[in-house]
Amino acid sequence: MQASAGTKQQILEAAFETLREEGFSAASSRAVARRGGFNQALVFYYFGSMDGLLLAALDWTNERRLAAYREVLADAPTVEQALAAATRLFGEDLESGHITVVSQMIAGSVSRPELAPQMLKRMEPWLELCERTLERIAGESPLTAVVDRKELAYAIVTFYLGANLLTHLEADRARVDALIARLRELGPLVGGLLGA
Amino acid sequence: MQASAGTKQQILEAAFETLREEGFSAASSRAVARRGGFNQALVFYYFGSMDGLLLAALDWTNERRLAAYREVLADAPTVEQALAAATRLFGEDLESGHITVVSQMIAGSVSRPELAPQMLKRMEPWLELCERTLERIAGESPLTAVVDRKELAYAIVTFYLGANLLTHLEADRARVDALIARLRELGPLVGGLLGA
Amino acid sequence: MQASAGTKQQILEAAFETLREEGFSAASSRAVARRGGFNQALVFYYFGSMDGLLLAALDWTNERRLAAYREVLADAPTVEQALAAATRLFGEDLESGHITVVSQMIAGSVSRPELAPQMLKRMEPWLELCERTLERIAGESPLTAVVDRKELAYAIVTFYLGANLLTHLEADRARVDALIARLRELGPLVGGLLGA
Amino acid sequence: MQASAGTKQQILEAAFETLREEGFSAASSRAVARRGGFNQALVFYYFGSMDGLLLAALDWTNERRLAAYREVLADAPTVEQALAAATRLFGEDLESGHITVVSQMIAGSVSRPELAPQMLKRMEPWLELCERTLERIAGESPLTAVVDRKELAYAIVTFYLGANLLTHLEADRARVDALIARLRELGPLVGGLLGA
DNA sequence: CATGAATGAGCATTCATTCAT
DNA sequence: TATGAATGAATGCTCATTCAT
Repeated sequence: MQASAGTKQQILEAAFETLREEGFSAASSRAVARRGGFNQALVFYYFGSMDGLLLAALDWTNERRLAAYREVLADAPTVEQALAAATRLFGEDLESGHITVVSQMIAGSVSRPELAPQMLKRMEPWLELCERTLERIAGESPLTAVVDRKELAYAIVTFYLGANLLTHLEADRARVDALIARLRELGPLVGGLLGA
Repeated sequence: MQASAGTKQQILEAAFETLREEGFSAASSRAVARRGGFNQALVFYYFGSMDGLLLAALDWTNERRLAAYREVLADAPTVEQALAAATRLFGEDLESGHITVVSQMIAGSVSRPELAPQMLKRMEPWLELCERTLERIAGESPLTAVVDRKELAYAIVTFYLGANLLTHLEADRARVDALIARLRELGPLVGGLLGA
Repeated sequence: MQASAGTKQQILEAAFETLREEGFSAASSRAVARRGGFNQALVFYYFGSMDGLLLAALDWTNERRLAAYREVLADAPTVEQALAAATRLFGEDLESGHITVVSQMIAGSVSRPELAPQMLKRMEPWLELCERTLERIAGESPLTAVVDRKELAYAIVTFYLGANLLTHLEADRARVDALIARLRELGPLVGGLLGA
Repeated sequence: MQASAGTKQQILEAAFETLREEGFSAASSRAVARRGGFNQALVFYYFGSMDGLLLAALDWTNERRLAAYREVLADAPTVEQALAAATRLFGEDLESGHITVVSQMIAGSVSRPELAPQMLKRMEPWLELCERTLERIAGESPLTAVVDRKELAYAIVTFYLGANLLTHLEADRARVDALIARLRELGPLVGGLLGA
């Protein structure tokens, strides 16, 4: 069981790296096995199918990141602090390739429609976290007065995914980084819109 | 000559539809030919390679949409009107599948890195249009006082792409549509931020 | 007719160059047309088939070279002089690619058996020239006393083809050139064997 | 393990036979698989590429023949005996198709230049064997007095390849066989040239 | 627990060739 | 005389997956 756990984990990480560096449509069982240095058939032994593996790899990174955001946002009492914390984590997501993997899976689920509901399911906790955080730190504010919190949460996630999609296009990440930096600087302004 | 134009156009449209409905990683020459009902070798006869075809299909939709946005935004004197026009066009983009094709190509360029610079090149006119429009209708405003217009343009395109990525995940488009509707309603607020 | 002759000749020469530089199995109608800068269908218009073109290209070079050897050997009264003249021409054949084309066609006729009798037919005049030259300059000699002149002619052509096959393997042609130089130096020895 | 060896060997032999009977430019993975009665994908499973397979097939026959020549020539004390042994083996090479395969690969390496250095590498042991044999049985002789042994070895291999190229052109092998027979008969004469 | 062998379908691309103009 | 359009079959190679061991 622990040997198995070791191999299984190794496959998971190889799949993550393959998705990040070669993208969904090149993430074949062979490509993953090559990267991880193991037998190609193990993918099917442990995960049943390529879809199974890719979803498991997504879950692996997704759960860890969700936990990180939850922890950090729980401790942020003001909008400014939440924004600072979130942009920091977002920088980590760009760095680690987490969001590349997420967006590759979302984009890939056009080609593999069975994946779409799975992806939707995995997006819900993020929306919920977003919403609860807004509720906590922006209970009554100019913006939430006119926009439903659910919608605002959805808009935030939307933006997050768009940024993700753009990053890998650019040789340097200057523009995306600048956008994040600006977002953090804008703390007071956003704070004004969202703050009590 | 007209036969050529006809067939070439037919291939282009079949490629567009394949990208929209089956996604980048299923947009094979065979899939396109099957959809368009023509001989698979014609893809290479007319476009040289699959990359060539997919980029040509993207150009086809991209140029038409860019022209539409340009025309409409040129006529919008105020932020509210520009926002109304843009959200209407955005709804069309969702409907027609234009943005699905765009985001599939962006996502796919992780797997085919040669595509990335091509995609970047095609994104530039959008950023420029965005920027020039901001300049015109929001020459001096609270928001452009603190945020560079280039950055703001980039943020808008970012949001656009994120929305794109999300739409196809959902069986109904309710949430995305709601987001667009809300954006339009928010005209006065955004107008306040951007208006002179 | 002269316009046709021009184009036809152009195709012939493009075929020759393609055979020489890309070899039999890459000498496709497309490759020839690309090299010559003309429409691919012209190959079939003028020569009916690829086999037809390749044989015509072979004939074009073969006839010119045969004429050159005939002229030179007719003037050589002694074995030494004939050998000197022949090795000079042989050097030209290596240089021009003539023998590459010949051997590519011979080798290729394993894959296309219809070509084999055609090649055989084109080899006969060479054997005959060889034989008649031997007859003239080595009417009575130690070697022709024990070896049939037909056989000797065949051996000479055999050697010629072997040399041909080897040349393109080597980055520099040093060894083959040395072999030819040596052959010329050996004039007196060969003269002793073949001379009256 | 034994299944693998079996299948791999079967593929090797099918490749050899395809090269011999259909030639380089018809030796496709499909042609080989058809001949051997196995799945075409196995070629790539076992040999990675067509080049890999063809070189492996060449090695398979080349090594066996080299061993045979080595053994026989080691036992031949005189030029006459060496010549007799070599012409016998050469007859076998013609019979088995070994030399057809060799010359098809050499000729084919014009179209696939990556093969050329590989072929050259495989030719070296033959030159070396030739040279060492000359050294042993013709240490001091009229011919080696005027011709370098390296060159003589090269000339012999050249002749061997030329003969190879010619054989398949002819429906019957009469002329080539006669040449070999004559060579054997010439033992005394050659012995005179090469003998101590 | 893990592997190597095997398969049939699919991939992008190129082939020789035909044909209407 | 020449061309561009078109085709069906073939090319080398990779795919996800199964299975016996």
